[in-house]
Parts: sequence; structure tokens; C-alpha cells
Amino acid sequence: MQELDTRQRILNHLFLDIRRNGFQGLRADKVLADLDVTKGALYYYFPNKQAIGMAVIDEVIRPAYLTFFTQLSANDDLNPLDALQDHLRNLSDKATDEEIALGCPLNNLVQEMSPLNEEFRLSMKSIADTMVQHMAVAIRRGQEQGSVRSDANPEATAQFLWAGIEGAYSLAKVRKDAQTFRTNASVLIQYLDGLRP
Amino acid sequence: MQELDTRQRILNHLFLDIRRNGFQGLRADKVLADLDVTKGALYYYFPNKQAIGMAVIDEVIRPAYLTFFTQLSANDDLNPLDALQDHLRNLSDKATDEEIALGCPLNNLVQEMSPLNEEFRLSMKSIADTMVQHMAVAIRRGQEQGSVRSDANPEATAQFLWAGIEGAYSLAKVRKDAQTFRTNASVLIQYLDGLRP
DNA sequence: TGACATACATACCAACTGGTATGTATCTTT
DNA sequence: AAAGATACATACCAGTTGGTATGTATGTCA
Repeated sequence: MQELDTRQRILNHLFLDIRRNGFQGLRADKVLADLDVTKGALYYYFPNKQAIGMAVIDEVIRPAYLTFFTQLSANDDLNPLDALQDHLRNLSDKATDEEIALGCPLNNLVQEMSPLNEEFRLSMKSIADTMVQHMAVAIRRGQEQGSVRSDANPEATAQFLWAGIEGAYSLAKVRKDAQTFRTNASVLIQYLDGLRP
Repeated sequence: MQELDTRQRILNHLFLDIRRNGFQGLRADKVLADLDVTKGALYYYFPNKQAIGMAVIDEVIRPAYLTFFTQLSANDDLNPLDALQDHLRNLSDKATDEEIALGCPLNNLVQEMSPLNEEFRLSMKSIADTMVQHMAVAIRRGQEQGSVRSDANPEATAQFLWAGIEGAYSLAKVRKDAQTFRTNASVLIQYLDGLRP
């Protein structure tokens, strides 16, 4: 009954190694050495490197990113601007120089692998699209409920917010500086205030 | 007298290969096969792979990115908001699905290599910092000249614009869709209008 | 309790990759 | 024109990497 446990342990370490070294920089042997697992176990659970990447994207990254945004669009009582501002404040509070230096796991993989691996790209695109869509739905409902200015374009605004967050991770990453992320988050929070009626 | 020509040809192809495959995915042999140059030439001009990366960053990427921003802060007569909006429109016009799918060369390398190679990171950080600084200088001058609202924070605004552009490239890249970039650019253009007094 | 599936462990390998050692044609300088 | 520097070309190599073939201990079910 070690099955799920072992697979999960391997998967978590693969995720961490990919986050630091990229998918092309992933060295399965090194990951296995850190755990005390052998190649037999790895190739028992994952038929090849492609499957490793897909498992990390679909089983680790996807749920981690969609939790908040699913709730955002599901909850009718939420003021979307308040919720998004709270989210940005949470991200700001969580940000440390070390975490920020590793970058956003989704954005890392998008930049590295989108042009190289269509299966990866499509799965990552669906994560990004879902995030944007949930935000757009929440913004539109906010407009109907009167908590968001009616002249805002929900889809364009949602895209803009996604880009603002990922861009903030990017600048903060190259600077290795969590404060840069926080500064950007606070400008985004201000921008969201500008969307109130 | 083939010297500069050959080095430049190799460097340009290295840049293109890195843009598509990443630095870790760079395969010197394949690049050399496309040109008709041999390993002798490559290692004559570049002592090792690290030097290749540094040359691409410093000689190809840096000048390509700094041209506009240097002019932006150098020219006293420019309205910074007009100039930035023009720049965004230029980027929008230039964007094709194929180009966008390859992503922003600077952002690509930042995401892949920042945590792995401190020499790369520092050089890329200086490019990003310089871009932001030039924007901040131009915005501050705009405030002094009355073309930018005085309550804007020039440094934070400049960071926000950088992040907005790079984030737009990122979402458009995973979507393989230039229109996404244009939509984001137009929201940024709108945001810049909001900074007018 | 025997047969089969599960969950790994071990040993091995072919292909690739960055890098080097050496050779050589051409150009420059004295 | 002799000597050295420049600008490559060719051949070769050691280490690494993803992947496989095979072995085996343990659990499960008839």
C-alpha cells in the first residue's frame, strides 16, 4: 500500500526539480538519489519523460492554480474586486526572496516548453485560459451586481490581471527580490480600486 | 577579413536557436550544421557554452531592448505617455502568431536561467533594471513638465508597465495568439491614458 | 498454497554533447 | 620571404542521459 505514497513523493520531487532546473534540465537520476528510490520505481510509475512533464502539469500545477479561481467564480456572494485584492495580498505576504527567485512554476514551464512541446502547451494553455475565464466570469457578475464599473471589458481586464501578476513574478525573479513583487501587486490593487463604480 | 562576419552569423543563429530551444536546449552541432561552419570556428570565437550565453545576452538581446528606452529618457521634448503608447502600438503591429509563439527572448531566458546561472541573471537584471529606470526617469520628467499626473509613483509605475508587457507576452505565448498580446497592449494604453493629468 | 500481479531494484547501453587536440590555409608583419 | 598570428577544419573522446531488460520480494486472490 506504498503505491500512492511513493508515486506522490517522486512526483513532488520532480516538480521541485523542474521548477529549479526546467524540464530540459530535469535530471531524473539526481532526483532519485535525493529520495531513496531507484530508476525501477520511476519508470514503473511514469513510462517516459513526457509523462513526467504531463503528470507535473496536470496533477501538481493545475490544482494548485485553479483552487482560488474556481472559488472566485463559483461564489455568488463574493465581491470580485475585494476577492482579487485579497488574493494579491496573500501572494504578497507569501513572497520571500528565495521563493520569488524560483519564479512562478506555471510561467517557468510556459516560457521554456510552449514552443517545444505541443502537448505541454495545450495543457498549460487550458490552465491559463481557465484562470482568465473564472476571473472574467466573476468580473461580469460584479458588473451585474453593481460592484464593478460597467464600462470595463471583463475578458480584457481578466487577461490584463493575469499578465500583471505573471509579469510581476518575472521582474521579481530576475531581481531575486520579493519587494519588487509586492510593489507590483500594490499597483494592481490600486488598479482594481479604479474598477469600482 | 571574414572575421566579424562569421562571428556575427554564428551569434545570430545561436540567438535564434536559444530563443526556440532555450539555453539548456541549445545544440551547438545543429546550429553549425545549418550554417556551413564547423566546431573549430565556434570554439575559436566562443571558448565555451557560458560565453555563448553571455554573448547572446550582451551583444544581441541588450542592444535590441535598450534602444527604445534609452531614447525615451534621453529626449527632453518627448511626452513619455505618448511615446510609451506609440511603442505599445508598434509592438502590437509587429506581433504575429509565429513570433509571439516564440516569446520575448529576454523573458524566455529570465525564466529559464535566472536560478541556474548567476552571471546570466546579473546581466539580464541589468537589462531589465535599465529599461525600468529609463521609463521611471521619463515619467518623472513628464510630471515636472505637467504631462503626467503628479500622484503617480514613477518607479512603481515603470515596474508595472514592464510587468504588463512581459506578462502579455507570456499569456500570448502559451495561447500562440498575437491577438491576446494586442488586447493586453490596448488595456495598457488605456492605463497610460489614466495617468494623464 | 500455488499462481499471478504489484512494486520496485540492479545492471546495462546506445546516443548524444560539450569540449579538446591537432592540422592547415591564409593573412600580416618585419 | 621567413615567422608568426589568424581563422578556421577534422577527428576524436569522456561523461552524461533517457531508457530498457531482467531479477525479485511482497501482497492478493482463487
